[in-house]
Amino acid sequence: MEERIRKAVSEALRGMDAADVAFVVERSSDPAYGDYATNAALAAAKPLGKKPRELAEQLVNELRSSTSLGPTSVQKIEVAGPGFVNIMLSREAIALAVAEAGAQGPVWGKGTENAGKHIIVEYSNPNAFKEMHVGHLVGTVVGEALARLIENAGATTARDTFGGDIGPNVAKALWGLRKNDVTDPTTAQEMGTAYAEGSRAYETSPEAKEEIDALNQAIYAGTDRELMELWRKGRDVSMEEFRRIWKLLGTHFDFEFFDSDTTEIGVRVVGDGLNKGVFEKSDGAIIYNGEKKGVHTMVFITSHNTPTYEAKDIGLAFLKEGRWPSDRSIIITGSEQAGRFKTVLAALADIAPLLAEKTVHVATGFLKLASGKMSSREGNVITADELIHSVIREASEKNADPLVAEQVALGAIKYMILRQAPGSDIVFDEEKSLSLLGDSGPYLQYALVRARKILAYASDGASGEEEPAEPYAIERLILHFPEVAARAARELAPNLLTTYLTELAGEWNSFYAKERIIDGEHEAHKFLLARAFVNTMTNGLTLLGIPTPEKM
RNA sequence: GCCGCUAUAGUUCAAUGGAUAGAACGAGGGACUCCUAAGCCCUAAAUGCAGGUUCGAUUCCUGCUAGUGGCACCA
Repeated sequence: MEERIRKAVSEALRGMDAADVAFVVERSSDPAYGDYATNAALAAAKPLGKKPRELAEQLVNELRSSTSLGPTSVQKIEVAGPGFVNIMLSREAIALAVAEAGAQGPVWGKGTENAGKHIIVEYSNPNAFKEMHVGHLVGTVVGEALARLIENAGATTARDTFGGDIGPNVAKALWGLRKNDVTDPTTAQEMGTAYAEGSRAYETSPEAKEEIDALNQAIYAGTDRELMELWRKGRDVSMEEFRRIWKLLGTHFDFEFFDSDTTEIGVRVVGDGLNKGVFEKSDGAIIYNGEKKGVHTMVFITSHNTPTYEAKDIGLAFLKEGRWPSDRSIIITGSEQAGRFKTVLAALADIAPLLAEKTVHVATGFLKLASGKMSSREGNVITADELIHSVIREASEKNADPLVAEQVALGAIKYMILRQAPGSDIVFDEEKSLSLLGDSGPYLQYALVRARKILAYASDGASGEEEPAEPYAIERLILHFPEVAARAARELAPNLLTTYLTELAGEWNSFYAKERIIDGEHEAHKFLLARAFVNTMTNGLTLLGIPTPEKM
């Protein structure tokens, strides 16, 4: 519908000599203003040198006779305010959209904007030999939602994650394992402890620092068989743990890339770049001088001849393209890496412009504790697993069924993350814990559960009266779902969908409280409406990766 | 010091340059003999400061203030 209106407005503008004007068609901010509004007349007033309201009147006349709009879909078109054109859909058009929502099931809301596109999404990126902390949790939840939104818009997607399995942090963990005579690590915790010990020793003991640096070199060299055996075992244990958490979160990856996969190609590409003058030597290291492009200068290959994360990122870009050629590559990381990615992408643009051009970096915010920042030194770091289980425990108080408790807890956590615009920090108050009411995941889940219960009664023939002449408010909301999902995908902003679903749940709850559905007036129509709501909410939550419980 | 991000109600968050800035929690009040009260209805409450661009600025630009992240051999 939105598209048809856009087309009609566009045609009308062409007839008014204003074909180039940029305008928007959007959901009206207030139902009193109709279903859709456009600022086209306001936007065209300036270049045409006419008064906005006069233009708006003219536009309204054009639209009234527009064939693109169709004669039966619009009830009212009028000028309002400074020159907005408000469009109110007809009862039939609204009923049609609701009927579609009810009939289409899982397909309701699917788009075609990304049809034929191959898009690879990288996220989560936990490092082996360390535990997955809440920062990775944010990235994982946002990444999964974005991947689903992009798919919903018609793209073929691949998911990949890129984890550190080599470098100084790994050397620290291996040093700690060796010191404790662990040759066969079996738990992630064991590794976390070893890493913490190694880290501490690195800071406090010069001999340990020397040993760890030597270990780091030895891992890159890869010739010490015993060491490499321990390294491989440790990495496997970490990955097993990560896969368990990903599964819990409803994520899986088509590709799991490691630092160690990217070093060779990264070193080679940076070496080529050095010959071409993209990189330069400085104090024995190979650097990219970013100042000319207004980004930070960074080291890509250290003077010890080991690649830094930056060189590995370059290598990864080539590796990904080789494995799964894409039209677009999206990388999701914490916002602290934003500056680093600017340098990496600037360098990549000099080496492989097309590759750089299609790569987008999305920054997610930090999950901060209300009591203060998390730091490993303060000992108040929360792992992803701890957070999830503490919320599950809380949800269990109200839900005897462990499956439901888990679904509610995950819904609450994911909602907390996805309600905000990506990039802004998320404050988690561990005192108040997670809200399970109001503006929360369970609020949406609860609305869905109650509506489903209604449908369970709806099976046998409802009394068949006519639909009411005036549509219920929720009908006008349901019809916008496909547009909202499309926009969330386009703007890589899951929060747009989250906000919409919250409004939708609120509208359903009002409807539910006010209207008698079973054995009420217009029963058949209300059942249809309930089905349309259930489909919209189910599909919407699924796009966000939020579980849809059967009962609560 | 340089570069980036942020500043909206008591609190946590929304709002492609548009109409009366929208929710939730908290506060105060209310309804309910009926489909799940994790719910519904009502009230009070906000754009950091100073300029600029614009018919119109929470949104764009400049300065200030306050936070926060990054800044070459860590990831």
